[in-house]
Amino acid sequence: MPRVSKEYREARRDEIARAAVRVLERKGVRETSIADIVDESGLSTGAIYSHFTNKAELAQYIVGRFLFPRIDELEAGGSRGIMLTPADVLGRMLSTIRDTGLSPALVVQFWGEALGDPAMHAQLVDTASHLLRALTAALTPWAGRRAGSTEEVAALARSTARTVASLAQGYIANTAVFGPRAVEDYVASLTAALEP
Amino acid sequence: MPRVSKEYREARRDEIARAAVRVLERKGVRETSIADIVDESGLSTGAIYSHFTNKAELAQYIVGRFLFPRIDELEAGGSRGIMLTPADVLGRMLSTIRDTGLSPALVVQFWGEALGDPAMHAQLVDTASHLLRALTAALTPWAGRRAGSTEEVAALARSTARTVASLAQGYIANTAVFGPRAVEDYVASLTAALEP
DNA sequence: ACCTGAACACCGTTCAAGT
DNA sequence: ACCTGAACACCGTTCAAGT
Repeated sequence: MPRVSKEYREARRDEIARAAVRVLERKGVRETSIADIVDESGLSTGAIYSHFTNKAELAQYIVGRFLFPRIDELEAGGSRGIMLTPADVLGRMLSTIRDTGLSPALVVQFWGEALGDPAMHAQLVDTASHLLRALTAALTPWAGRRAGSTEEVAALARSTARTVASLAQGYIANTAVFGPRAVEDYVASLTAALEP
Repeated sequence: MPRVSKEYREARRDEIARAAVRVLERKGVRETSIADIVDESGLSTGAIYSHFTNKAELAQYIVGRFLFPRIDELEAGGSRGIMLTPADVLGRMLSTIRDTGLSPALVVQFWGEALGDPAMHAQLVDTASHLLRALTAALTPWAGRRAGSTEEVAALARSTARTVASLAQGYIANTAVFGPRAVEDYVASLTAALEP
């Protein structure tokens, strides 16, 4: 039975997560120790471990907390039948990720951590599936104009969703390594590079 | 003055690197300790540290050793004036990376590690610039048919090279998270998604 | 229930001593 | 010069004790 309210507990977790992000952006995932987060948050080691079972769960919480509410906004467009091209959906997805406030470098570091840890990997696949469903929904009106039967529309929307996810991941990984690039430049260059 | 030949030293570094890759593919970057590499290689801690200053330099050596010789093959095509489309160059680049034998998951983990460590980050930018130059050279014949002046050709080749690099990074990050996908599927879906 | 901080196990790196 | 392996510093996690 919780002695404090759910809201207090959630606020505490957020407080720790926000302190963690501040240090993570400054020092990177590998160089950030629990001691750093202890210093930044003003709490103790035990306090952090009473809210998160380990560092991986904290990382997972950060990604989920910042990303999930925004994924749903993406999905909403498609379900209202508004026609968005894959380029539109890509643009929205990249704005969504930018709005989390997490730098591309930090996002790529989280991918790396998650891929090296079985428990985190499962959580990543979960988040990714959620995202893929949202993209598929957003692309369904567009797919409806390209394909005939309901099955074809669904298949086209699903495979295009994966491609849009790839493009977003490519943009993030690329800007993390090579530095910033305007989204419009990226999309324009993509179109020019792939026309026959 | 080296007591052993350069070849012996290089062979020793390769032996350590190959043992390291075996463990890394099995356990991931984060879960792999120097002790694991010691066990796998049959050498001692000190022996490894007499060939690499630290874990980051070992990781850097692995990427460089597996990737560099193959980047040059990529570049060679363009300098012979053979016309390759961006899709062709992307296909070749992805085969090149597949031929290194490193799994997409391990590549993404290396990006994450490099992005969190200043010394490794510098090395990553170096490798990436090398790669970008090779892609630019390979794309110059194609750019020659699209643009007029020499400057325009150079600018188009350079910006398209960055885009092709993004597409390759997107493919790698995407297959690392969601599982394998045929390169032809990816390219076909890209083209369909981006045509007006 | 939540929190404190000392204690523990483990890991990357160093270094005196050997060949 | 290359190698050995014990020693050291540091970090994630646990846990007995406090409120």
